[in-house]
Amino acid sequence: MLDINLFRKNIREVAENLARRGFVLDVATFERLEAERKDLQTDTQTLQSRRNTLSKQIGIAKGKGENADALMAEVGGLGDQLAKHEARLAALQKELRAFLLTLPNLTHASTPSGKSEADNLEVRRWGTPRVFSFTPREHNELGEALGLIDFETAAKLSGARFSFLKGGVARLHRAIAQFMLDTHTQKHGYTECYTPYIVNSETLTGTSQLPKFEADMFSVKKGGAEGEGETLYLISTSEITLTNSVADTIIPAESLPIKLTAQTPCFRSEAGSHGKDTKGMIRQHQFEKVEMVQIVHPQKSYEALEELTRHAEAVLQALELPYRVMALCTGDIGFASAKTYDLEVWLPGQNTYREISSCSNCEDFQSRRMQARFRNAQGKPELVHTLNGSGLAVGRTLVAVLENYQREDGSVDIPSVLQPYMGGMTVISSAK
RNA sequence: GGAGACGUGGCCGAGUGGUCGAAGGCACUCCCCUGCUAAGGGAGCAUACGGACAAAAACUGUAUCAAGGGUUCAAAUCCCUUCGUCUCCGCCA
Repeated sequence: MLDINLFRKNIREVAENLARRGFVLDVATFERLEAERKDLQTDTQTLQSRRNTLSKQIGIAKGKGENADALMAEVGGLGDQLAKHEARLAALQKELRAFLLTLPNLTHASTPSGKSEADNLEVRRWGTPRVFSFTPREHNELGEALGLIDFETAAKLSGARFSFLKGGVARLHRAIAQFMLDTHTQKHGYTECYTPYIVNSETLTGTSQLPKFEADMFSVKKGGAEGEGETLYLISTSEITLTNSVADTIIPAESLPIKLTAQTPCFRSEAGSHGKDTKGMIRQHQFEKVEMVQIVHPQKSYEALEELTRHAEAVLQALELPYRVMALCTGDIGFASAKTYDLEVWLPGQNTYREISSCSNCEDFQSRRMQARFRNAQGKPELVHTLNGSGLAVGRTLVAVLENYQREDGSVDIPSVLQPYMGGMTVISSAK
């Protein structure tokens, strides 16, 4: 959520920044709501003040045993008017908040301007794509030929966009996740977390999946599908639970930065992406991800973004998977982010780079929604900055390993750093 | 699932209808005192949103005692609902 004071002081600048995203700010609506709010709030508070004063006088009078009828008559007359004002003010403030909640974050000056994915800026590249002596196959072909990725069974159980892994591939999937967690906890200083997979709507509002992106979420009802209970949601990333862990708290300054990581499933309804990546494991309703979250001092967040991105890169480097780093442009960047780097891994089967991690600095956009603060040098509570990044998407990493490490006979070499997690196995073949 | 207790500021904790935004303590900040180091004295110290101001501070108003609703001229205090915590019982991995 954006700071409402920016709107009061500099709405022009806010509108210009949002326009970089292609977002048209409804200035007229804001100004109408704000003007009405201002008058109404002043009037309401004047009435409240009058009532409070009179009520106090009644108390004093009664304490002395004096007659307070005249005072009570006057304050009684305020009641209706006050109730009306208060109700209207509450409605208005709700409307203003709802308006603010639908606005995306301002983008940082260093985020390149652009309209779409095509305008993203390549920042750097690492590794050289392997030269194959045969035509490399896509992971789904490989997995099915090995008999270790079973999309049919997954479809029978659940429908499209799910996968059922077996044997060496299932184990490789687990090994990848474990390797990532160990890397981040042992080398990068993150605290490993195990978090809920089902959360309430307030939590989702904190990280801004709600109210705007409800269609992307899977929801469940407490008390069963027909239950009367509140609607809860399956997390679409552990950014949600990790970041919201500091919601409504004042963090001691010396505890910053807080660095958290977790491996969780991610559930995405993928509404609006029909026909996109329908083959294979690239776009699934359920996938595992190891997430990194940092809660930092506002002056350190851009430093932290570079660090966090390097942490994600370190995993790709250890796995010896070629990749490139893209600075997302204003037209492609996420709703909550001021600046984002995407890591794109080389997929020889598809002969292209594909997103495998997204590292974002959300500045105070989420912390304002969550009321996550720290005590600054002046002793005053101040909003922290929040960052998150995939470190990495486990399913897509599995895809990348399968495609990059495939042999002509369809078996797959296991990257050396993963072998200890595979009980010393060095290759996955159909025999296993 | 059943029975009961509880939810107050950064923390502990008092407060059952009126001068309570809330005693007291701890922590923290500033000042004073003091050679004996978890010593003493004084002052300050919640948050959010408004108002006014060029702006900040000071000032001032409103709201906030888990959340929401109700009763009342007036609610931390009374009533209802929800959430959470604790204890006991039941069930369960």
